[in-house]
Parts: sequence; structure tokens; C-alpha cells
Amino acid sequence: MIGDPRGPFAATCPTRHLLDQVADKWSMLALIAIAVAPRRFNALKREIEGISQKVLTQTLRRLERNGLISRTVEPTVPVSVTYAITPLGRSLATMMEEVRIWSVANIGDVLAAQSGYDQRASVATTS
Amino acid sequence: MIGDPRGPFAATCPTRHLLDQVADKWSMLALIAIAVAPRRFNALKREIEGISQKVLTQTLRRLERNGLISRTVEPTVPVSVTYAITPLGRSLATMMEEVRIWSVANIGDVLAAQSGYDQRASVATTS
DNA sequence: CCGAATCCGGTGGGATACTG
DNA sequence: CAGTATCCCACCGGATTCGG
Repeated sequence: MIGDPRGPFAATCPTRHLLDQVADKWSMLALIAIAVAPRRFNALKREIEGISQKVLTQTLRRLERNGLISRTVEPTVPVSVTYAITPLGRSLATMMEEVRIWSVANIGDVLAAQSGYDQRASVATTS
Repeated sequence: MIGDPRGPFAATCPTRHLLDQVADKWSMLALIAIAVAPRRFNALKREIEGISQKVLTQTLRRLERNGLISRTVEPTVPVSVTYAITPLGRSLATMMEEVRIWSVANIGDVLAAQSGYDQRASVATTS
């Protein structure tokens, strides 16, 4: 709506950049996790299996920059850093959570569709 | 829930792979566009600004394999291929559309958060 | 404990040319 | 029109090391 009436479909629209930053799996998982309860860095790293520390840092920075999460440093020794959801972030996290629930609920249908597709593909190749 | 009670957060869970394939901007935009009305290949390419033909093909294949869209070839000369949403795809597209609407509605807040963040960052560097 | 910085291999994806 | 095939390079992201 800003800059181009076609919204995210236009390459020049700011909403496109926003989607770029928000529509990836690591951002989704991180946002969902933080929305449940505030977390510390290593807690997130342990929870989001397979994410590297570098990518987690990048992801958290981006979410923070976009105002979706907050980063609080407590001056203990050693320092402890807590990430929490913001109101803006929560509104998005709610939708992300719906997608997560959907994927768990519909994984059966998807796997069935996949094997059907692969079946047809292998038949087409073998024939 | 399948294979690991932690769902998408577990690297080994099939739902993680599903999220991998669905939670990216091109899949989102394509799914939303097709959900509005069935489209032909080049119509999608024109509508989703900035996507390359190669990536569009990959994206459509993946969506089709996961049972989210259907691909229909009409034996005309030259052939015309139509992509349509499936019931399964529509249920997901509905959520994607909500995210798209959210991004348009909240882009102002996000841009404000960004400039605030960048402001603080540059001050910290300059000081 | 939380992160920055560096190195580096694999690959996602663009550009181009060709086919049914 | 709707792809496939090939080349090729930038960049993503993993591993490791160092700093506050």
C-alpha cells in the first residue's frame, strides 16, 4: 500500500522487504518460542534445534530491529540477555503459531500428497 | 508431533521440513496469488515482481508436490498450464493472506522501529 | 554467558540459450 | 507459452576462535 498499490507483490514496496525478513523458518520458530515466554540466548539455541549461533544472532537482531522483540541486558556477571515479545511481535506471532499448528495438523495430508507426486514422477521416468 | 513431541522445533520432525518449504516469501506470494484465482505461469511471473523463471518453477513444483496447488495442462498449441489452489492449499493460503494484510497494516510501526534502532546504533558507534 | 569476527565450502538463484 | 539445461558467482550459513 505504501509506494505501490500492489503491496508485497511489488518489488519496491516496503512490505516486500518486511516479508523477506519475516517469512523464513528461523524467524518464525524464534518468534513463536519467544512469544510463549521470554527466553535467554542459549535457551533459544537449545530449543530451536539445528540453528547455529551465528544465524540465531542474526535472526534475533533482525526481529529486534523490526520492533517484534525486545532485548534486555541484565548487568550481572556474566551478563544475561533476555529476549521478550513486543505487542507488535505478538500480533504476528499469533499468526505464525497458527501456521505451526496447521503444519502439525496437516502433515499427514502433505506426506500423502508427496508420495503420490513422487509415485507419478517415478512412473513417468520409468515408462 | 510425528516422531518428536516438540513438533517443528525438532530438526527430525517432518513438520520442520514442511515449514522449511512453506515459510519463505516466494511460496507465500505464489500461494496467495493462486488462491485468489487460478493463474497461468507467465501471469504469475508478471504478478510476483522480481521472481526469476527458474525460482518460480521450483516454487510451483514444491507447492504442487505438497498438495497445496494443482497443475493442469491444456493440450492446446502452444500448451497452456494453469495452476489452481487445492482445498489443503486454501486453508494455508488463508493464514498467509492474514500475514500479508498484517504486513501492510503494520509496516508503519515496523519502519518506525527500524529507524529508532538504526538511530541508537549509529549513536553508539559515533560516541 | 552472550556475542563479534573470521574463514570458507556449498548452494541458491540470476542470466542466458535452447526445446516441445 | 511453459518450461529444461547450463554456467557461474554472490551470499548464506556452519565451524571455529576470540572478546567483554
